[in-house]
Amino acid sequence: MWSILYYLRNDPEKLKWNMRMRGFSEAIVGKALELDTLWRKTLTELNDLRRKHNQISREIGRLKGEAREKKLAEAKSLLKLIEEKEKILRKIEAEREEVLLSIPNIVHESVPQGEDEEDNVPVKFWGKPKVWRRYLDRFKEQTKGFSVEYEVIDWKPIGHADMLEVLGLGDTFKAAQVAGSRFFYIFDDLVWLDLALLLYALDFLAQQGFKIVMPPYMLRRKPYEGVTALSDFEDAIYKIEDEDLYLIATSEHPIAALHMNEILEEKDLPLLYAGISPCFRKEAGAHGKDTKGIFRVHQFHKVEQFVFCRPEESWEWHEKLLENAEKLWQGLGVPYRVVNICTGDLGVVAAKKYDLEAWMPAQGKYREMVSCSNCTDWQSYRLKIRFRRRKTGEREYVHTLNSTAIASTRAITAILENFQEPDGTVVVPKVLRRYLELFPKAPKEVILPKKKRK
RNA sequence: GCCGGGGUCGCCUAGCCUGGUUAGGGCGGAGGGUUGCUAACCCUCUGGCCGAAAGGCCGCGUGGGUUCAAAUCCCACCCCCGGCGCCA
Repeated sequence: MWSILYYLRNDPEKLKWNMRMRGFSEAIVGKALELDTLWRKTLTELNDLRRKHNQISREIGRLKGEAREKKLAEAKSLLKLIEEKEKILRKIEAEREEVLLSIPNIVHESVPQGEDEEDNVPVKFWGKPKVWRRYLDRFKEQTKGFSVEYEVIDWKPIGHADMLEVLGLGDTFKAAQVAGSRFFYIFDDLVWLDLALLLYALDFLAQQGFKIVMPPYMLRRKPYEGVTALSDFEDAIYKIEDEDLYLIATSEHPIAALHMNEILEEKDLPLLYAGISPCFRKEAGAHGKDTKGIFRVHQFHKVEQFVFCRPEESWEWHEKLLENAEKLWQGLGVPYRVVNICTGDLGVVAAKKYDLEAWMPAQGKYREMVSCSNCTDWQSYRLKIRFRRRKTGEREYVHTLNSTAIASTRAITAILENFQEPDGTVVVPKVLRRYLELFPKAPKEVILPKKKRK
């Protein structure tokens, strides 16, 4: 049974607690309960009328003459009642569905309560960040409560946006003219770097037992509604004109939809997928934020982890996906922290979410690189993805989880800032070199600034 | 895009022409029986919803329509297969 409906009928207090935790009004729970009760009552009444009609209808097949005419009239009058009742039921059903689907996922007990990203709770730090002397205070503030080793530097690293200029390998101005702001051209070494990052992540995940997948880059509305909140639609998703098609914001979405309307076998779980795709995002709610460079853009590449598993295993998988992401970022050598996203910043789909945030020396801040969510049965209910219990034959909703492995442009910004030398040279992370070896023109050790190249 | 064939319970398949008892069968799965063990065999169960249960309702790609009654007839859409056209 879908967890939200289960709690609504068996423990509505839990749902009210959830609404309070998330800072929403709990009135909707009462409304849902009321509608569900009314729906069940009305359904019973309708079924009763239908039963009578079915009985008469069956008799008619056996009758002749006057008796038949009489029953025909009876059936017809019954039909009117049924139609009326159906109309009422449909209305209630639509309201009930709307209310039920608007209930956010039930947060895990370990999720901190809070209003916005300020209240996210760091749980782990890794690596030895390079901290510019004048950012020391900021750094201490962000690492409060943890003892994090760091290296003080006396020169100010150049921000990722300006690095595109220094290297001469990106043009966001021309892109803005031809496509709009938040688009970019990148060239040569940065293109190789983008590809190498993706291959690195895919290679790693394939070895971890993930099936690698290139999904459709567009989805119909129906599957899209199953994987995301309607409110996100307007802010994030591009629509194709005059077609029922939407550009994907992440491969999470087509992968979640891959098993739509299916009943999986318990023995086939978990299903592990590593998706690679471009991602298209409107970023409508982000006016003024990160307007320069390639940190927040309308289009980028991403390798994504996605898991369908049994409900009792999903919390283990949540930790495992985070661990995979951490290994990838440790491999790159980028210092990061992991934060436990608070209730106010969680979004309605996830029950719990970790972000992996890379230290950005030029900004003096940790910035999001990876987002790792357990969506429990919130997506699978909407997409009707179930599995059959081997022992009992019962059908239950699977749990779905997703986590970034590497998003190319963000990873590039982290590399440009963290592996920058005082002269503007960028050292290529060692783990990427094997993916660059293949190409004679690709960078191997370093990416040189424009003025140092011939 | 056009023409033809098709979509049935987890999978395969019958039913559709000619509307009307319970959508039948096989496979796979669960439980039980028989058995020295295994195999084989036999029996029961194996879509969703409402209901404490008895039971009832719904369900044959999706949505409409005709009819007292639709898997079955009609319309639209989606998808799959074959042919033609177009195409990186």
